[in-house]
Amino acid sequence: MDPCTTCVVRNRAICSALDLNEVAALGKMGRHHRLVPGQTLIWEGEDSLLVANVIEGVLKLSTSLSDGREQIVGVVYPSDFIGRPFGARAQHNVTALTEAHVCTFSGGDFDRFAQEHPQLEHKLLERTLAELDRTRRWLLLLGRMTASEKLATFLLDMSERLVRPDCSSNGPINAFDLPFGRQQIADILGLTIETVSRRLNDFKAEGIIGVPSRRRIEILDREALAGIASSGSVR
Amino acid sequence: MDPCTTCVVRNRAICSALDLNEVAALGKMGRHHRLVPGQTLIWEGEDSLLVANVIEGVLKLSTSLSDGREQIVGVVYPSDFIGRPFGARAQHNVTALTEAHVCTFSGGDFDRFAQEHPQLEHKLLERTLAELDRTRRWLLLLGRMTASEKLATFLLDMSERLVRPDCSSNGPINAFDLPFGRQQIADILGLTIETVSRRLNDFKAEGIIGVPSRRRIEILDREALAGIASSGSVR
DNA sequence: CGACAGATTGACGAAAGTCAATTACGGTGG
DNA sequence: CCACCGTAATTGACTTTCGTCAATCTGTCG
Repeated sequence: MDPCTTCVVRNRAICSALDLNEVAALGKMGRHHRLVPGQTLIWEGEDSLLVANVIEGVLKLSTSLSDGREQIVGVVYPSDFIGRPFGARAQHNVTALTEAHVCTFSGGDFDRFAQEHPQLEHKLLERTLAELDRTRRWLLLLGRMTASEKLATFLLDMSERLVRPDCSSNGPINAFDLPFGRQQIADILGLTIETVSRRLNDFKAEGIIGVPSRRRIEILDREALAGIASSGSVR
Repeated sequence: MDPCTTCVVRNRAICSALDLNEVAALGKMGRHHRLVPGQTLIWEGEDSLLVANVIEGVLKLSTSLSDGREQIVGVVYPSDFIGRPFGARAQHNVTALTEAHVCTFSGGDFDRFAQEHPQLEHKLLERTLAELDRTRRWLLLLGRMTASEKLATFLLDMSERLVRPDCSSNGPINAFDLPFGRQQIADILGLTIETVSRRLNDFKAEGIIGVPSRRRIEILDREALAGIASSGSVR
């Protein structure tokens, strides 16, 4: 039976551009994979290869310098698309941060299918444009913000993006578990683990956030956090 | 007469996806504009509005924090596409750095036309994917490189991108004029003008580059520059 | 020949990085 | 349920890089 009909991200992933027959055809080319935390799906520099939809879990996109310094260049959630269609080589690693399910396609298969289905390409274009906007905003964070500003912006961003699993409420939430450890937060923000730790504790000391366990964050004073986040990105 | 037939970027811009009739139809919706250096075509936050092809000149995409800190998030050259189709609001300013010619379309007109011409959307998708890759590599630069590494990477990048005007040679070139002043270099690299100046002079002192005039750069030792760019041992 | 913006240089300070302990959490097994 | 272990996180002391502020220089252009 066609697994796509019961796919939890069917209506949110790019597949939502397709009708039942089309999605079945695409589904026939796809393979379902489970990833364990830390498992890498795509390696930087590898000839591309593989694209996928994220069904469940959180994955990071990262690049590094030869001496090991690493920068996380993207984080993807369920319904997001990963990989580089149309034959360029992969520019970054894709690694699972949590247990993850993905639906993979060979690059060539997907490219061909996409060219024949403009609605699919359109969805992919909209997604890519949105991701480009998001990435460019991150340039401002990395290039021009202080450590405290970075962290505040990051926490607010997380409080808005992590809502997805339970679609019950649709505003930002004030308590959540990060899918990242301290080192990964550092790799997202272009900081060291020590600086992340120190600034986080400053926020805690000021009563702006609570950190009841390693990965849990409670936003106690959203106003204050927004104030720090920006000496304000103009929006 | 249809101006597109004589357009210098006709074969490189996204228009190259269209046949003669189609390009004429698109051309009818477009308006030609001249920009003077410093002139802003699109403002951050403005409801989108306007998209365009760059015909001549260099433009920057930038965002800033409320206190004036600025980050350049992209630089566009002739044949590049600017603006945000499909109804999101503009996320950054678009400002001419040199005299520039652009061919603008109202967002709505362009969106409608694009939806009816999948080949055009495909070209745009390929461009957007490439730009996303490029932007993500810049995250690594901003988040993890030292000032010297940033500058070396920047100079090498420029030596490869600035070839466009004269298509005579098609490798990197070793002498070129930057379309940027020091402040703009700083805004691209997430540094201050003073740091840019100092590190540039270090390179000069070491005989790696020559700086015969304000905006001119001569790469005298590409090896050394590449060494610094990738995990620089020097300094 | 100035005048002015842009660039350089210098002295200093502060933010973040580095290195090295130390502590706390969370999972495991008794 | 509790003790133990290993990893992750925190904390502290110190260093380095880069930013800040201010003065000076330089080239471009009227």
